[in-house]
Amino acid sequence: MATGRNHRPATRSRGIPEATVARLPLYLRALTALSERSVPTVSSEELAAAAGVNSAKLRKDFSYLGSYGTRGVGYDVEYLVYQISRELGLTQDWPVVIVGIGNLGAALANYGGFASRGFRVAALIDADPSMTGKQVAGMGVSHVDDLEEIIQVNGVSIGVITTPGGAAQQVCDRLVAAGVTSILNFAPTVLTVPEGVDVRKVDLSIELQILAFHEQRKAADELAGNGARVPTAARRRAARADEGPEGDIPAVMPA
Amino acid sequence: MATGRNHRPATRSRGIPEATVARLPLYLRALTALSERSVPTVSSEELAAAAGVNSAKLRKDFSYLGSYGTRGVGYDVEYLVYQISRELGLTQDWPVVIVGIGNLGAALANYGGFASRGFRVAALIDADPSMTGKQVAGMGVSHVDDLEEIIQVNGVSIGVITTPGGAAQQVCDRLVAAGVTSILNFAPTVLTVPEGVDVRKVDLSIELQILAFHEQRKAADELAGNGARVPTAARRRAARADEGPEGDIPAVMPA
DNA sequence: CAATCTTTGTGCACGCGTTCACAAAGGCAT
DNA sequence: ATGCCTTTGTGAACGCGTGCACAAAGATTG
Repeated sequence: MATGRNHRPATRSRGIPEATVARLPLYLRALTALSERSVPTVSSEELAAAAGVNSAKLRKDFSYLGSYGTRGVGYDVEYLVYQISRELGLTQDWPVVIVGIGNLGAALANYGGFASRGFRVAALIDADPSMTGKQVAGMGVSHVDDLEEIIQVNGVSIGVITTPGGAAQQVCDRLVAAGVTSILNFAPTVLTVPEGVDVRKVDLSIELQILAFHEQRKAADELAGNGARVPTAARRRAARADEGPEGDIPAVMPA
Repeated sequence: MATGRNHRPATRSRGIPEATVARLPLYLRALTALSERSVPTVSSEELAAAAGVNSAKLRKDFSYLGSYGTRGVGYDVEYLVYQISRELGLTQDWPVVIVGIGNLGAALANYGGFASRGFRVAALIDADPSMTGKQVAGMGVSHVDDLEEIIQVNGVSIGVITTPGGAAQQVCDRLVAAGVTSILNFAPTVLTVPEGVDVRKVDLSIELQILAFHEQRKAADELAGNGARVPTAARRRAARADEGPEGDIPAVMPA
């Protein structure tokens, strides 16, 4: 390698698949752990195992960032940590606001992993006047009336919504109007946002329902005689669930 | 969709695509809202709008469940609520345990949406002896020593892990050994589980990093002169970020 | 310097998921 | 009953993501 950096950006920053972007934080976490153990280099096979993915996938993912590996050796851990951090935008500081300081909002405010990597809680905001000024995670709670000013003064572009579902869209609209262009939504609501604003949602109840679906399927399989796969609590449930997924009558029939 | 292991022959779940399963809870939520407003029928177009998806996708999703619509009219709301609930396994009760009663675990225990739909918190478990017996969300905290017994007595097949990252795999192993076959993981760790166990992960820091990536890209676009799309805080950030994504020197160079 | 060994980077094929577009089906008015 | 109008259900095309398998590249050894 003659020069360490002679790649043209034309093909690069535009072409990273979304699926790859979603895995970069995973790689970064594994690499950080290696870095803390002062491991100098790592092969795609090892790193893939640590991140829980296929090694070919990992190599292809890295290939979108550039050719940062050395054949016959592997990847330089420190260098890769830096490259991925830079690609993810973690070399700069991202102030975020959390709106809705209930149980969940307070828990997130206290969450250490928040500040660890480029993210900084700029403000906690709540609509309840009795919350205003209270200390949560060593920080005063602001009233939602000041939302716009807080966003603008701090240059916040990422907002976290932990309000009840009913208030989420309203809060979202205000955040967006004030200049926020990325939203992490914990409220059980489908948010509507203008073009150019990114929303990611975290929904406990959806996750549980997906698990329940698979759990039910497993239980049905057990009942069907495909027993002895894993000694499970599901088997107990299966025995208890008399109505199979196909065996009962709808409570309500269509007209 | 996240198992810790490479091989994933699963996903042939009785013919319903995984992507569809993941959307069913969304439809169910929208339908429940309609049901509460006593709306008798709904078209795929309306429901799709409420759920934030494409109407053709919604119709195809429903087609995997059967032909529950009426051409020229739409879908019977109550009937569909029942069918989806049944498909997701929500007509039965799912006891869950939450392991790790810190800020997040306590917040989840208090979360109303938990019990709302088929899920019931059977126990709160923590490793800290000083937590044992304390009341959280109107429920006593159990010690982790009793984990296996709690799982078995209550027939728990779904576990929620809200421990620190370091303890997650250990807790996971014990849950699985005791019979749990579905795990919702909030700890920032890649869990390794045996075949037949489902893991879904919720990772705040990963979500934020993905948002940061897109945010950085937007800021770069703004700098490049594609201004005037949305009046954003990102523009302020873009102006402030002197080093563009291509313009600085790595802190660490490879050997 | 040449041979060997390790590991990357990627061409290729395959399968899943999404979307379009439309025929079939049912309701409704006349 | 007949024709019109609405909406479903789905065939087909397309694009994305994944994983295999291998050639190229560099390190290493004698």
